[in-house]
Amino acid sequence: MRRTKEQTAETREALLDAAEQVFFDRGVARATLEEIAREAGMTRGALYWHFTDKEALYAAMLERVRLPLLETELAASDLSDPFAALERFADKALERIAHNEQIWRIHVIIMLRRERLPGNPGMIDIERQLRGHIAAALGDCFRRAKVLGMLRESIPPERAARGFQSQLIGLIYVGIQDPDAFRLHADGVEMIRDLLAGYRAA
Amino acid sequence: MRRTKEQTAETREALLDAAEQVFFDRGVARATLEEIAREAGMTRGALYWHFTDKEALYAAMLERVRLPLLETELAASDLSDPFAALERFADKALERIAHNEQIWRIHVIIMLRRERLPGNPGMIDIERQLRGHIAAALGDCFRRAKVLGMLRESIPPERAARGFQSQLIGLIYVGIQDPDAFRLHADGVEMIRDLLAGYRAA
DNA sequence: CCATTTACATACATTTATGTATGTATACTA
DNA sequence: TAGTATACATACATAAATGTATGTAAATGG
Repeated sequence: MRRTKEQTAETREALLDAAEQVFFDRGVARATLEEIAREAGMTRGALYWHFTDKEALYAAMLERVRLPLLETELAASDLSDPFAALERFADKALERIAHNEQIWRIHVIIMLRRERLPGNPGMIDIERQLRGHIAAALGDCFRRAKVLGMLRESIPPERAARGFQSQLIGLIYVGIQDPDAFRLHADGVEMIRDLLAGYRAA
Repeated sequence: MRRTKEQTAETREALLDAAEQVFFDRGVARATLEEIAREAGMTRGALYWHFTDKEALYAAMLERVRLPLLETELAASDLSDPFAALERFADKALERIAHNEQIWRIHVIIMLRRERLPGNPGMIDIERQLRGHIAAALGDCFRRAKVLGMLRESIPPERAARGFQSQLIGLIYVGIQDPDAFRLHADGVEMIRDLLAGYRAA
């Protein structure tokens, strides 16, 4: 039963959707390829055709959302008001995670449903890569703020960047782990604002 | 080869030590009871004697450090300067994680080597329990600060508590994931200070 | 000092996921 | 339009971990 190219692509997407669902429900380690295939209405044969093994499937699943995630970037162009840019960045990131079902699930999988092991060679550590990328952009932003005299004198821009990023990651971590603790988007933005207010030069 | 009661206790500790090591090295999911037993110089027979299964072993491993972790509490007695108390709290917590090998490993296991699944019944969610406990204490502390007029008017104490805790957790998360990014203890305390400085009333 | 547990080791049965090999209908291509 | 590669399904072989059942030497209690 050979399918058309279009149908093949649909099958692949269905498998990735299924993987997302099963990884979310059962965790990556406990998820079996049989479950994922059935969830997609396929057999393991289809899975092994499209992906070499579970790791490859996982990587492909992340790859599918890597670009959308990267969209949430600091508008490098807007350098006139770094603090406003930072606030918008945090706002967009939190809003995406809180209100986009897929992005939410992916973050849950990454943070809570997956064991991260040191140095899994061959497999791109997408999360760390992304984090480093953002860290660099944040550093630029705070250095710019310093140049503009907007950053409090006692705080080196690198530390501000790390602090900002840690706060954001902590918010996401707690918000994902304890969704009832606070409203990730609405309250999260306020906390970021509190932090930035403290970073601002008087 | 029956052992004396003392030797039995030593065996149990050795098994927990081994579990800690193997969970840390290989992750909880990939760790096999055979590996753990061998690491302790025992066989699976000993493991199944002391613990019913891997979950129970994991729970016992955490239970062993639960009290030491709880020691790091807010000195409820010292209410004269809440901000100083908060700073000391963060300092002690970060210092412990950064410099106590066992505490560090346990945190790595909890945060990076373990899949947390929703509602695993029967198993105490020690992490969440601990977090809630601390959250309450932090809330008290910031409310006290507000009473004393030390908290910036625009920030509700509950939000300050959440923000503080999220920042701390984010620091630990990033510090554990990226040990080379910054010095968890030394730099972390500075970032907490930056945050608290912003929370302080002018 | 003897009977009974205890604290394991050993052996075995079962399950379960994985990877691969093979079969096959059909879309594509020359 | 005939041949070939594709996109799977099916069947099988293997491995690995788990749980349990059984064996046993020695510590403990009376």
